[in-house]
Amino acid sequence: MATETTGDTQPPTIARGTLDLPTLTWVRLMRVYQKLHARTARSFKCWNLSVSRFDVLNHAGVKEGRTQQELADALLVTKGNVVQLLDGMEAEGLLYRRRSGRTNHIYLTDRGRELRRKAIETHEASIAQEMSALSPEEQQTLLGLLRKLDRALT
Amino acid sequence: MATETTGDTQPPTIARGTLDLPTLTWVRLMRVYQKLHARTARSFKCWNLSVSRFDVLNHAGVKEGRTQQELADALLVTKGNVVQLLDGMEAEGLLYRRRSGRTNHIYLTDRGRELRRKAIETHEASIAQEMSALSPEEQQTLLGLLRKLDRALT
DNA sequence: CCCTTAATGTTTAGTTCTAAACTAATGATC
DNA sequence: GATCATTAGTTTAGAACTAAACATTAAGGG
Repeated sequence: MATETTGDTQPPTIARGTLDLPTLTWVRLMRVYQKLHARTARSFKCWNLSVSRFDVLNHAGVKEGRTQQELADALLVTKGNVVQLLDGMEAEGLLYRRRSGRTNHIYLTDRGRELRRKAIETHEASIAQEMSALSPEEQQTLLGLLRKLDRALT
Repeated sequence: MATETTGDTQPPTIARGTLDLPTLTWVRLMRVYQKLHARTARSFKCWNLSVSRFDVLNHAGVKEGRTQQELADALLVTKGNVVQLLDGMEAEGLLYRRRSGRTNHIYLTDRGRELRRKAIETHEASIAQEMSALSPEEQQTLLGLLRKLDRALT
């Protein structure tokens, strides 16, 4: 059983060290995101909180009374996902829904607010730690570029 | 049925427009990642290719004969995930494993190489399009900052 | 008022990923 | 070479997400 089972007639390696600049940037962005996301997930584990749930907790706390659709838009996820997240978090007593017509308004409980406060606090500390490889000026530059890119992506 | 069911005694909104610089950068990075990822996924859909599968195809093609563990490390995913991805892609005839002792070496089929070539081509074009809000100089700066951050994250 | 249209939230099926337990091959030490 | 720890890959259960179909409520136009 040699190579005839698949018929690979090309050279085994295609030299492509020549990715263009936008692609290199994209690849690096993916990697940094994945690493930061994984670290954040680990740091939230002790609160029994996923990154997504933290996002919900945070957004719902910035301005209470938001609807589920507003949350979905802000978090860039589907409304079906928001339903699932809220179901779990409501069951844990972090927040509650208040129906008004066909929309639900989301409010945090005291437990939810307290968890949000503590999670934000430790989260900011760990983010600062992870970003400390860049000087404040560099972080400012990075933020500006990302903001520009974000706005251009509708 | 007023607020007594949950006991929210705090003011309904906590003013926190004052996120610090590292956190602002982190938030923006998340958003840009999510948007780029969603767009990439959409553009790969016509090849019947997920972003993860593309990553496998790409990495396996750069240097053929890699082991599954090497792929997992390079892609920052678990080896269990690699098994699932390879199972599907092997069934579709994009690649094949060759056992050697307790390790598997991964090789692309002709079909896999062809798909990789085409996917990279269209992918680079769409990435260039999405990044076009930044000038080449800005992209270079962004790449440099991300690279620095990536290296600092072990 | 009735009908159509749109918007909100829910459900369901399927995909993608992880963590952890498991199997099997390797290697080190005695 | 027998034993014990390590390493590569597999399996499984469950979490997180999406897309699409569904139900319900609201809004507009005749």
